[in-house]
Amino acid sequence: MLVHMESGLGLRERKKQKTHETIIRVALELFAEQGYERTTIAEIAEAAEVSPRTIFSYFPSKEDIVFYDLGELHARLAVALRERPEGVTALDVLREFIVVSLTPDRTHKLRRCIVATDEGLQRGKRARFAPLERLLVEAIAQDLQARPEDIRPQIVAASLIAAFTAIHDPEAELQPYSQEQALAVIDDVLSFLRGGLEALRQR
Amino acid sequence: MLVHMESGLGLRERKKQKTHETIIRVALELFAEQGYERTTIAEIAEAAEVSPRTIFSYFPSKEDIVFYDLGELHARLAVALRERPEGVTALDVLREFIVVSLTPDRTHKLRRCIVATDEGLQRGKRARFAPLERLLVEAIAQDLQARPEDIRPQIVAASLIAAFTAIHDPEAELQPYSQEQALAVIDDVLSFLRGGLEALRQR
DNA sequence: GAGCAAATGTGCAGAGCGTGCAGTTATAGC
DNA sequence: GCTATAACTGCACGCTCTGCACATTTGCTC
Repeated sequence: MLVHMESGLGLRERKKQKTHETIIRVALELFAEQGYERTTIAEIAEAAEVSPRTIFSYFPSKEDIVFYDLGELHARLAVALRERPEGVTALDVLREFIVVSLTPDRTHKLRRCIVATDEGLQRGKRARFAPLERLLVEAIAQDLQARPEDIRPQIVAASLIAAFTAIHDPEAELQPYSQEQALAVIDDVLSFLRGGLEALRQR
Repeated sequence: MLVHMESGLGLRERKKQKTHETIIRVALELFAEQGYERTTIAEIAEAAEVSPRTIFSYFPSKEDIVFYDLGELHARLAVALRERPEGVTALDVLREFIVVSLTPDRTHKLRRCIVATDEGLQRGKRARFAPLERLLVEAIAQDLQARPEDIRPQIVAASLIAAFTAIHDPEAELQPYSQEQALAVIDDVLSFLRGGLEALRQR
């Protein structure tokens, strides 16, 4: 048959993508409607018209349905950090990343509501930021030419993640930060970090 | 019968405490021997000479056996922060707390090894620090007289937790920080934070 | 000490997540 | 069409965790 669709993908691939999206869509809807815990894999499977077993061939776990795109985010950040030109710091890269990530998105809003109502998911989210933080630590360590026992990369990365989290995850969810506010926050944090680093340099 | 033991506790209480300790002890030993995931509740129950069902009346979940003392830590930190005298900052309190927590302890070492070998437990640990971080955020917000939208408490707390974690959880586990090194790290972080806060103040 | 109330331990049944495996169905390429 | 391969499915199972009813133990009073 060879590839003859405008999409450049065969039927098999397209079906797969569609199923993937369907599972995410119906799952998020169900989670939002009746709560994450109270929604079973069986229900999602039925709504998505696949077998329960199939869900687990698309997602390693129920939580992974909710955080379906974090893997990709991680990959993109890794690339952006790895390929940043000479002179561009990890902080610069992250700032740009945050700006881009502020684009509002219906699915992401839905997810935010879901996560906000479930303790376990909040844990999960936190845990899933750890790899991102590790990327940052590494990149910042390069920027600072830090030795392994140097604590600076870790506290800088932690501050950045905290700011990122605060922007995306204000306690009182429903009124997220505006783009402007978020940028102001980011720049505050960057000033803070520069001030802190400067203070350490002068010791 | 009234209380007539030197311990000030009746038989029932003492038995309970003993069972509690036994479960923790045998569980940690089994986890260390054969891995967390590969150890079942049934095995722990057998080794502790109780029924599997009883384990869950002592601990809400398998993970809670590993982190059996974090609840108490949280409570102690909450009290220390709440009752700190005028003029003593949250940072001071935490510094003292970290110093105390550096006391080496066989059980804690064992746990560190267990957690180091299990992905899920590392997530769990991270998640369980969130409440502590929240306590800190609140206390620091007081110290700084921060308004709700002020980001500073969150980044300061995140830095502190990062430092605390780094001290207790160096990537290459087995050679933990010495007391001196740890204190040096803490004081670096405190300098860093003061420098960062100063930088923000001057804007 | 006998006896009663409350706390504690236990067994059982079951829900739910997640996995391994084998069999069926659908697709791709010829 | 035909075959190799990928995807889907059903089934059995192990494990964590819960609810519930029942048995056992303990604390206390008389």
